Amino acid sequence: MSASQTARQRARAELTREIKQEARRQLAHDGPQGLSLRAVARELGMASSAIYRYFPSRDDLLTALIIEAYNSLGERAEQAVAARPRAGVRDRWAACCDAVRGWALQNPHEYALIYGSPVPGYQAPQETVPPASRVAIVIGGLLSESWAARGEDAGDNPGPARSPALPPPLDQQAAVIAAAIAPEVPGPMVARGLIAFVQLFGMISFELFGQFVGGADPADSFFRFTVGEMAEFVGL
Amino acid sequence: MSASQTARQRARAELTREIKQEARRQLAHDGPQGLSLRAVARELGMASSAIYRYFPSRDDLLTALIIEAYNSLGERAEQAVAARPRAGVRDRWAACCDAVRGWALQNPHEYALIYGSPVPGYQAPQETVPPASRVAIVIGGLLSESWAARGEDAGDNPGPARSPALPPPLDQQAAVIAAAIAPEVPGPMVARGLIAFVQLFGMISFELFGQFVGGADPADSFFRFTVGEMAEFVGL
DNA sequence: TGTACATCAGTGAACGCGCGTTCACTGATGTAC
DNA sequence: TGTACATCAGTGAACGCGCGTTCACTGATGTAC
Repeated sequence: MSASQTARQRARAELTREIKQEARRQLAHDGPQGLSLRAVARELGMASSAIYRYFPSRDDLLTALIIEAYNSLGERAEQAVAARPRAGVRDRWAACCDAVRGWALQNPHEYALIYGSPVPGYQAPQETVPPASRVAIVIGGLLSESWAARGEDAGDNPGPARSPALPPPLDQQAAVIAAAIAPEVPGPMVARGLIAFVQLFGMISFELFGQFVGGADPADSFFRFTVGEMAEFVGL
Repeated sequence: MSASQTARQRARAELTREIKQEARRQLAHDGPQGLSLRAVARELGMASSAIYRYFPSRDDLLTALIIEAYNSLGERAEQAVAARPRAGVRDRWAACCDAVRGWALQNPHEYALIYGSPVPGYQAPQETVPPASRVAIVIGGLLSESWAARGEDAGDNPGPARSPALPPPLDQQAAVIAAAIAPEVPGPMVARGLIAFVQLFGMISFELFGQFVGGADPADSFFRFTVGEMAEFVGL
């Protein structure tokens, strides 16, 4: 039964994949706004109306691409950290940053889709939230681990101790973030972790969107340097 | 003669302004990709072909908008700093950051136009470079001033001294940047200044593009905190 | 100050193209007995 | 194992809309004498 079901279902799964793949190709040429169901259908050799058997509208296809992009990126970050269980927190932080940047350089248009300008008229549904959180969760885990291991090398890492207590409402926001992804970690360290997080994506956006041209381009060296500086800044 | 010339010329200048203004309005609804000469003409009550007397193509109109956006932002940053000649460097750094963010919040679509995803198929011409550099020049000036005044409060600002020498090719890139906008300032401080610069725009992009939602949103408090942390980090 | 000519703004029709979505339909695949 | 029926993938035409750009043109504004 499950095998015979699969005859049709497998064809459906396959075509769904092909549609998304072709859509990703179009993203690269025309951006999210240029994503066209008709063009996808044309490229796949089917009637434009047939796409509607797979995605009820253009926006649903866009949502599927966004979720896939977040998951693909999140998975890369998770694997980069998980692959180095014996490495220190700083090394895993660096590996995570490299993984995120590597993914972005390999998939610049999907990066732009999720971290670039919002698509006019498109509202991301709630289902995108969990995939979108995966990288933050990875980094939160590193913060937690680093905090839990404090004292062992406290001399090297005065880190967050330099920061005064957070002003409201940032203190509350940091507490909420900590509760979600880095329990036990004190507010100032969470806030600095958020700064490092913003720095990571800020750098990648600058690099991909061409703001470094004539300055820190190629950006490899600056990226590596900054990742190290941020590790120290956060107190990892 | 110059007054009679102006009769026609003034009309031309006026309409040019109106076209750009209407184009900016459209940017807000449909993004750069949705910018349509026909729609601009329609809204202005003129034939679509008439626009071509003012802008030879859609991309030229886009270029004009980009240059205006960079100039508008750059001017705001310059004024924020110039308006506080007696303030300390840190206060002027903060004023500059506030000005940039304030402009971005007031002009989110123009911000996205210059710091968001690149417009597919559009290549920014060289004329956009000088306007695009204005904020960096302001910040470079603050670095220079701070460095020149070193020693006076050196106790508070170990700053860049903590950083080791820069690895190549970052050392060279930093030297080029320093030569352009912050002469005399040593490489590590330039690199940290660049980090702060990236942080500033990274934060604003996160805020405007919705990445803070559910975390540090509203972002005022986090922004203020980060601007202070960055001042210390750079050693201002 | 007045006239003849050149410049330029703006028109409206046309070219050739694109899009998302709906709908009635054909024909193949899957299911229940 | 075979038949009757339901499900579903895919078609092709249509609706109503949009776009950038070109071109021959009219008529007003500006200039040189």
